Amino acid sequence: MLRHYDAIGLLRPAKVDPTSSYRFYEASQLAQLNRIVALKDLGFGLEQVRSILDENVSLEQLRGMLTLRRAQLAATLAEDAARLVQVEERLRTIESEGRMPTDEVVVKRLERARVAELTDTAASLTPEDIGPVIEPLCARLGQRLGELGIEPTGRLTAYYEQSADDQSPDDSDRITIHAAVPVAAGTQEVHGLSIVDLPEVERAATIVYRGSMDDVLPTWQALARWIDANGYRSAGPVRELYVECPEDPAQWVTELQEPITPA
Amino acid sequence: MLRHYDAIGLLRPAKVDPTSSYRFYEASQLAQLNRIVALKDLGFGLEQVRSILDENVSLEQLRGMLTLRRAQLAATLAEDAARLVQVEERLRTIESEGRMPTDEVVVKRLERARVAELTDTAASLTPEDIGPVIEPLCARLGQRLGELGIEPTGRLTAYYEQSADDQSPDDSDRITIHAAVPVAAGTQEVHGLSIVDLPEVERAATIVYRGSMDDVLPTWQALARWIDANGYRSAGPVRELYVECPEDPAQWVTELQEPITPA
DNA sequence: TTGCTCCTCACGTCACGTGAGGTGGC
DNA sequence: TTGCTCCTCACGTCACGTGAGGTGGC
Repeated sequence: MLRHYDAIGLLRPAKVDPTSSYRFYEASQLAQLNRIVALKDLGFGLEQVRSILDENVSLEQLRGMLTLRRAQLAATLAEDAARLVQVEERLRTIESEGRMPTDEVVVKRLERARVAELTDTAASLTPEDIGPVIEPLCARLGQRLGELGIEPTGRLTAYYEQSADDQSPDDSDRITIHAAVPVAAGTQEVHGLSIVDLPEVERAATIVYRGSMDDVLPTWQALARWIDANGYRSAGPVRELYVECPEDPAQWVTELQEPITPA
Repeated sequence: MLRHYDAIGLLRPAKVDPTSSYRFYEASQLAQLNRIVALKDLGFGLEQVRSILDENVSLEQLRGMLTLRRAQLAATLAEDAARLVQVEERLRTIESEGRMPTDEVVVKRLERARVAELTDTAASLTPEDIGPVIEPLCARLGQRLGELGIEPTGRLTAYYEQSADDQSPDDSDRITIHAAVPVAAGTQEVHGLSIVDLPEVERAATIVYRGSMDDVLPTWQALARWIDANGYRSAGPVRELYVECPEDPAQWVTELQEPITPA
């Protein structure tokens, strides 16, 4: 460590023997070393430590650095706490099931995206109710895009909202189904297609599902259990990203996405 | 990231175009990528991820890895929490005093050390009571070591214990002063000198003091305030390590050491 | 004379990120 | 023809740790 600080000029020995190149330090340098170590222990890098020691930073800048560090530490702390919960959950799974899950849930950020979409409603979130509605919806969406000459920039996404519309009491517990396809950011409203922005989602629990959408429900339920077991809760409408949709429905690859927030 | 995983053979593209070298992945590889990301997010390194994916680790080993990871995360969390408290304390100091302290307190581990020592008692921990006792004590210790031909392996350390000895009620609130000098680990008991092991101290708050021991009290008090303000409490007898003791007492350099534990 | 401690390079760590310079398909 | 995206090296990151090979003072 002292060799390194000598090499980068952070703490030079008080004396270096010319023939043996031995480094000699004075007791007074111990205080200086302590300042370095104390600042380093706060999590500052050596270059930052150097600026602070050389008094190249004003009190205001110093306060800024400390405030930033505080925010970084708070973020790291939250991440590590979440990691710890996940590790513990895996240990529990090993104890109870004798194996580790291979259907991996990944927490990720979802980018904001401008989409062209069509909507319809269904009675519930079960595949029996969704399927007959979403299939023609997607077909119509694809046709409209073709007619209007709009080029999709990504994969089809479906998302589902609980209608909170009191104007039509009969429909108040129906689900609104959105079939959405990402388009170029500059795309403007056009006749017969809604252009909306899917909001950015800070954290979403995601899982890849492979198979027919008729049998997706257990995977959605597994995702819900994961969210609960790992200290999160649902936070917003769920999405299905159709990654690959070949002829054979059993070969479909879908990413299920559920926005979450720490419970 | 995908280029990196390809380079290290963790996740190879399903197909590579022979002429353009473009990498092509299949949707089914998304599940594999998710497994990698999920394990990586737990804090495992890529080599560990590879072993787990290749099923080169038994369930028992896997449990061991997770248990270790849990311990590491718990340790990291505790360290970062302590760091955060220290950053916040510094921000408070800047607000109230308009500057950052330059007498830096460093938390460090103290190694176990075999020492040769002599003891005496004093009425209190004030320099007026300690000084007249410790000075002759150190002189006698030096003389004994010389007579016995024992070579010190480090610097003189003093440490102080509140006597909890009920056998001599009059002395029960007197301080026991130890003057100790480190010696080779194999040194055995000799006549007229106690050979004892100073215990290892997991965490001690330390500060370097420069000046006569007559004026050390404010620095001890500053250390005590630091300990309190940074979420620790005292945990064991304090020590003074005499780093440099030239003729002029004002030039002495001493490291004050106080064992601590999270409050 | 033999350990012992110190020295100087030089390279490794870890998971990518970042240019520089180049190229195939629309 | 012009962007655009992808490609391949090669080097940087950060604070040291770790040998390899060598040397001065007891």
